[in-house]
Amino acid sequence: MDEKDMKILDFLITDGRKPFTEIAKELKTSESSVRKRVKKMEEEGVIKGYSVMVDTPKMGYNVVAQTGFDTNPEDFLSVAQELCKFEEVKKVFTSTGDHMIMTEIWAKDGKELSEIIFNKIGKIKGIKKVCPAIILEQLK
Amino acid sequence: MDEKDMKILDFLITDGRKPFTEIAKELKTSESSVRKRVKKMEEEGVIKGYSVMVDTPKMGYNVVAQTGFDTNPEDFLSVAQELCKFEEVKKVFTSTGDHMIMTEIWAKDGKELSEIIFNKIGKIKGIKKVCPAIILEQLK
DNA sequence: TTTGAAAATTGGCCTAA
DNA sequence: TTAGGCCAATTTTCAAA
Repeated sequence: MDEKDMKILDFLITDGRKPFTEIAKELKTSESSVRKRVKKMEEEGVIKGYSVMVDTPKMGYNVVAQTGFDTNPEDFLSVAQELCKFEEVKKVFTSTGDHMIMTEIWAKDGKELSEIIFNKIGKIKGIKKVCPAIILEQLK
Repeated sequence: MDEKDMKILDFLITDGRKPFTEIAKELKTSESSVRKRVKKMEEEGVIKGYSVMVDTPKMGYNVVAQTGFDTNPEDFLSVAQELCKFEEVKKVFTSTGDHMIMTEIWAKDGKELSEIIFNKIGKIKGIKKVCPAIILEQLK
């Protein structure tokens, strides 16, 4: 991870499909240099993968909720692992702050979010409190 | 946005660099069909862009904090817009829940996070409270 | 949807630091 | 040993019919 690697990552963060040839041109280096650095970062795990950024409302997911979970200390890890298994739960973090477990849940509407939280996730043993915060707008 | 578009998005969410030819093969359709659908989704804004998923600690960012901000109602929008201008602030949302503004801030260590919050962001007019929650581990 | 040309990727092999 | 350069084969992209 040197300055050049960082610059390559900057380009890929902005446009993950940008061809290596173009990155090379902008960095005034060769395509093979860029390619070999990217491959190395992939192998080292600096680059975990590539993805597409979607507009959730346009995909039909009108309700995206950052949802915190409180648990008993002894259930903490199992709850986090169970949460990962739900398709609707797109991200799972452990975190300091108000809630030890933070998630991001996608739902078509409020009704569906409510069903996911109460009927599906709610069945996980050990959850003491659920705190959903609906994202209104992503500015950045 | 039909079933086929959704399947294409599923593939691209998992691997944003997956060639259209491969997606076409798995969906048993033609490459041009896939490409035209993707282009349409890009134009419609369903696809907002592509990105690389990085391992922040391996990049040298050892402290990633989901940070909430409280403001006076009249300063809410200007604070959110100012936050967007900081390079260290990678994401900005408006949200229901405990804090109207939620951000994600990347820092090399706790010292840097503290500097960002107090010396840089702290200067924004209208912020009443800052609530950083450091991400410990991303499970999904 | 098919087709063909242009561009990008991939792998191997080489040199230099 | 490691990063980068070069070349050739393959694959992917892209626009026109």
